[in-house]
Order: sequence, then structure tokens, then C-alpha cells
Amino acid sequence: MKQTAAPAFDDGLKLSAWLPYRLFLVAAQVARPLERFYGETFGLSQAGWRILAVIAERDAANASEIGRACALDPFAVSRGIGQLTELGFAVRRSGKSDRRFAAVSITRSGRAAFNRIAALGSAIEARLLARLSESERTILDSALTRLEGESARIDADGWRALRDDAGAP
Amino acid sequence: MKQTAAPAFDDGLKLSAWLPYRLFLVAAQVARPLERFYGETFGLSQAGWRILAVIAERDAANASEIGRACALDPFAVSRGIGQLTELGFAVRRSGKSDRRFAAVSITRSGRAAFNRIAALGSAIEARLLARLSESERTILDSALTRLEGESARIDADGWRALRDDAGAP
DNA sequence: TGATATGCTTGCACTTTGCAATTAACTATG
DNA sequence: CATAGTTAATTGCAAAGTGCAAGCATATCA
Repeated sequence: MKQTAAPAFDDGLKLSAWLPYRLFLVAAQVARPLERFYGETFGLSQAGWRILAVIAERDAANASEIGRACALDPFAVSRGIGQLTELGFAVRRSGKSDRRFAAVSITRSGRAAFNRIAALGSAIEARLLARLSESERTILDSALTRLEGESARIDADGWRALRDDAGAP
Repeated sequence: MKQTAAPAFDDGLKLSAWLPYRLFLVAAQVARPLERFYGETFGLSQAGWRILAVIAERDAANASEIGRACALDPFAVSRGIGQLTELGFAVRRSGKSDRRFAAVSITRSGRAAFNRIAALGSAIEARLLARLSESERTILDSALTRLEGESARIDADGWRALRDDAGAP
């Protein structure tokens, strides 16, 4: 059968108006300059930065805690920690009671790097928040909390559950 | 110098409360099941899906229009179109007036695939929106419009501009 | 008719990712 | 106190994705 340009009707999904795409777009556009900065300056990957941010706020985390805190699978966490230790930004010591759990901590120079990256991160957030009113910020905050919960459920349920929602396409 | 676990103060950035990360998290969690679906079902990549969505709503787009519409660079667009044509979801014809511009159109089966993916996409969006009140949706919509604009500017300005904002870290 | 610019594509090196298999450490059981 | 089973983390490798230089076709200008 010859392939032809097809005139036809659509599901009404318009990419630029589809909520998940809009969220993605803001996140991606804003992440790019930051990523460039820590990539060029420290040779840090995205996963590395996320892990660095996690261990900057809790001391002696193990890999699965880190993974949970920044939505990375164990492989990515392991590699990210490897990168951070090579850069001298983190140290692994094996856990006290159970030595399967590596206790990962940030180093002095890791914290210095974190602070420099976080300063840019905060500047980005500030520029975004400057476009919102006080009440919009409050509403966005509480809405995002619910969206985080629902999106986690959607992810966990998988697409088969969605197909049933949608009336089995 | 020996690397040691470092007790110290921080920039206040907490990953889980940082707006860009929160937006990213929702977008990523929600994208995963959809990606799995179109990957397993059609062998489509993320870029492929975005392009498919774009050519589903405008007929005979050229590569740079597509790129602008879904935030992909020309390389990614070219490869994505390649994938779509291999799958029989799109056709390239060379443009009428200027033959450097290839006119890309969706095919009948491309539209069928789009409709099935879009049904899931709409189901996802519906589940997210169900967690918001009517007024929250309105506010989120208008807030996102401004955030999209600001994030595009942040991206365009690059990180050096941010450093100046932040007080030169 | 060059010379230059533009839109797009291709090839190639590099990085990231997904997954199976492995190691190491702990736990429960006969 | 073996030993079989579980859990946390790591490693190796193939596949997929990305970034960039160079290339090709077309168009425009001098």
C-alpha cells in the first residue's frame, strides 16, 4: 500500500498545550544552562549533581536513600557516586552496623562545588518565581505537591492501567 | 590533602523543594509509562513521538518548524523524521518553491499511531488535572505560560548571566 | 558564473542507559 | 556452624542516544 499524506481527525492532544510537555519544557530549558555550568566547571554529570545535592543535606546516606531522594535507579547512583569520589567530592565508607550499606558523605571540596552550583540554581529559581505573584506561588506549591503524588502513582501503575482509564485504545 | 567528611553550612538549596526539580520530577514520572508504551508498541523514540505530535497538527511542516515546535535541534529532527519514515508514519516530499525545505507530512498509519499514543497522553493529563480545582487549573495555566517565557530567556542567556544575578560565585 | 549562505543530512567519536551477572554482606534454618 | 537464601551495590557489555565536523543540494547575490 502506498503511503500518502493523511487528512484525518485527531485526538485533541496538542503538544504545546499538553501539561506534561509544558512542565518538561520549563524544566529542560532551565536545566540546560546549569548543566553546562557544572559540566564545564567540574566535569559533573546530571546524576552527579543530583547526588551531590542530596548528600549536601543529609550526612552519610546510603545508595538506596540517595536513589529515592533524587529519582535515580541503583545503577545511576552507583556510577554517580563513583564520579563524585573520583572528583574528590564524596567519600564512601562502609556502614557501621551493616557493611553492605555504603555510607556516602560529601567532602569539603564537594560542598564548595555544591555551594557554587546551588547559587546558580537559586538564581534560576528566583528568576522563575519573580514572574509569579505571592498567591500564585502558594497555589503552585500546593498543586505541585499533589501532582508529584499523582505522577508517582501513574509511573508505578504503568501504561496498561492508563489504557483502561482511556477506554482501551 | 586527605578528603574528609565535611561538616559545614550550605546554600539553602534543597533539591526536593527546588522548583525546577519538582517540575522535572512530575514530567519525568509521567513520561516514563508513555515512553514505554510507544517504545514497545511502535519502536518510537522520544524525539519520534514529539515530531509525530507536531506533524499531526500541522500539515507539511519543514524540519526547522518542527524543531522550533518541539524543542529539538536539527540533528535530532532529521533523525526523528528518518525514524518516522522508516516506520511508515511520515513522508518527506521536497518543498514546492524552495526545495531545500523538505515538507514532512503524517501518513494514515502515523495518524493511527498518534491517536493511540495521544489517548494515553490525554488519560495522563486527565489524571493530573483531576487533582486540581478549576481555579487552580486556570492559575497553573497562566503561571506556566509565564514560566515558559522566562525559562526560554534563562536558557538563551546562559549561565554567565545567572552568575551575575547571583552575585558572582 | 563563481562565491557565499542556508537547510538538512551523514558519519564518527563519545556518552549515557538498560540489563545480566557478580560480589559482598547479612539472615534464617536444620 | 554450614549453607541456602536475600539484599545492597557494583561491574561489564551491548544498545541507544548525542554532539559536532563535514558534506550535499539548493538558492541567492555580485
